[in-house]
Amino acid sequence: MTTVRIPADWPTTEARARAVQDELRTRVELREPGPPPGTGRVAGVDVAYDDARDVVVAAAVVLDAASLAVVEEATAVGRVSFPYVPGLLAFRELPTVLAVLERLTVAPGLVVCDGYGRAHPRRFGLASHLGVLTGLPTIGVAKNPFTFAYEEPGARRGSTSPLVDAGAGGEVVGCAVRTRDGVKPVFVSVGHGVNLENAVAHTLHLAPRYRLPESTRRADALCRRALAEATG
DNA sequence: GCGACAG
DNA sequence: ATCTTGTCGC
Repeated sequence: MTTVRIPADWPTTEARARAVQDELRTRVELREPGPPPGTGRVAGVDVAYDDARDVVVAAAVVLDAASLAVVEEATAVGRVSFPYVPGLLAFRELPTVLAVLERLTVAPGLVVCDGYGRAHPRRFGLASHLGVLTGLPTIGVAKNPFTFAYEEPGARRGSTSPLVDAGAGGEVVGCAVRTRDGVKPVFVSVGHGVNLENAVAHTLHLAPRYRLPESTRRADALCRRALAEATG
């Protein structure tokens, strides 16, 4: 299997990476409604690493949004392009994610990322970054609140509460969303081309039974499986 | 300066 | 992210 090439212009230093974020951030679209939840095709993307062997595998799983049935799956193997630095996750994950999306034969109407979009120190997390680079509508669904604060949502599935940046005058950057009764919420933020209200609606539609969206669960399982095979 | 910090 | 078994509960 061929290994993905890291783009020649990919930033090497943290300072340059932050500058790229500040530059691309102006192209993010936050107010568009995006595709109606429950319609069309939705892709979940995720990445697994073996830092010791310098191997990274990305997976993309396309679901029919109405039935949540799998339409297509793809994987791509690459080399680690950047260390994990809070706030710069996109530079570690996106080269391989972009490659795996190019391998899909059906175009998704929405991409669900494992991480943040607008909920980011510079309001440009990996979901927003992926949206700007591909032009695809994207949302971010993360498992942790990062540096942000939130009030505990109601205990029932469907309850939400704002995710706020206390250090920025309490600016709302996303939403804590309870996808299962009594279970820790997930943290949703706008990526690109989908407003927050619809990002939350997509998340709830995609997670009818488990805490995480089916798109994320399937992509996570696939990239782990593929990493095990690629590694041995 | 120190600690916290998506994955 | 990743290292890792059994175990409590619906």
